[in-house]
Amino acid sequence: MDALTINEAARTTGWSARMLRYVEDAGLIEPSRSTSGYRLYGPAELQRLRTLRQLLERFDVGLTEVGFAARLRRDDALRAAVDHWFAALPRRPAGVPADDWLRWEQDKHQKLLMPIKETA
Amino acid sequence: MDALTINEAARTTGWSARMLRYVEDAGLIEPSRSTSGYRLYGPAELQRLRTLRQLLERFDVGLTEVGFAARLRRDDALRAAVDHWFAALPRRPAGVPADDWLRWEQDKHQKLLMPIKETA
DNA sequence: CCAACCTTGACACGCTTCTGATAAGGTTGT
DNA sequence: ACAACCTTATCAGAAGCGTGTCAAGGTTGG
Repeated sequence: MDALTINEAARTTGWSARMLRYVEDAGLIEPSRSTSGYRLYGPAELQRLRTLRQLLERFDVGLTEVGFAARLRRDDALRAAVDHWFAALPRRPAGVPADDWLRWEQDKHQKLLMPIKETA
Repeated sequence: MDALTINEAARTTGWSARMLRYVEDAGLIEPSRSTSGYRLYGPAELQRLRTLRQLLERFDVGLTEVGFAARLRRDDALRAAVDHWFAALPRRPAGVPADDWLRWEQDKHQKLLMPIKETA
């Protein structure tokens, strides 16, 4: 027995079958499929399901938030934009006069945000 | 005029005053306060508010999700746990026999998840 | 002192997330 | 062939997000 079907996986991970499909929709854990379309959960998937539960419970986060973290890893433009937004601390670098600060910051963000680069 | 009150800030950023308080609750932009408690938005905050709007719209993300990104930056334990969860790809490292894989992974996660370290 | 602002707290409403349940139909093993 | 499983799709309800609005009260500047 090397891979479990959805209800078996549900029993051994503490999720419900319904939620396993939902977790899959959220893009977090996508089990392989048998030729007839049955989901097949291997040891790695099972383990990830268990630790995902711990993660959600311990830190009180939702699937959407972990899904967002996943998106941050896949979408370079998004990650760059978010990184940049956080990097722009409310403190202007020495050498930039106050009057120019706003325009300077705006240009910087504009450059990053404008290109509508579709990240497949 | 170096800092704006909440309604002035709302007018120049496109947010509503209500939403500025909400954004603050989400832990994203915390303006300084006057001695009597009025919120004071300086140029940097105003700029961050504007770019935050662009970020949300361009990538269709919610405040909670950016709030989660903020939390990821502040809470070391959370970030480590999330990083670790994503790093555990469904592929076992060479040299670990299949039978030990589950336990190995479990221990690894357990170590990371167990310590209830309060991150102020 | 009075208008015009600010504060926090709360109610409300529409939309999404999370979760279970149920239905209609395909697969599997004995 | 039949029970027991799987699939997708849908309804439904509790909880949370995003937003406006209102209430009761403090601050500010003529």
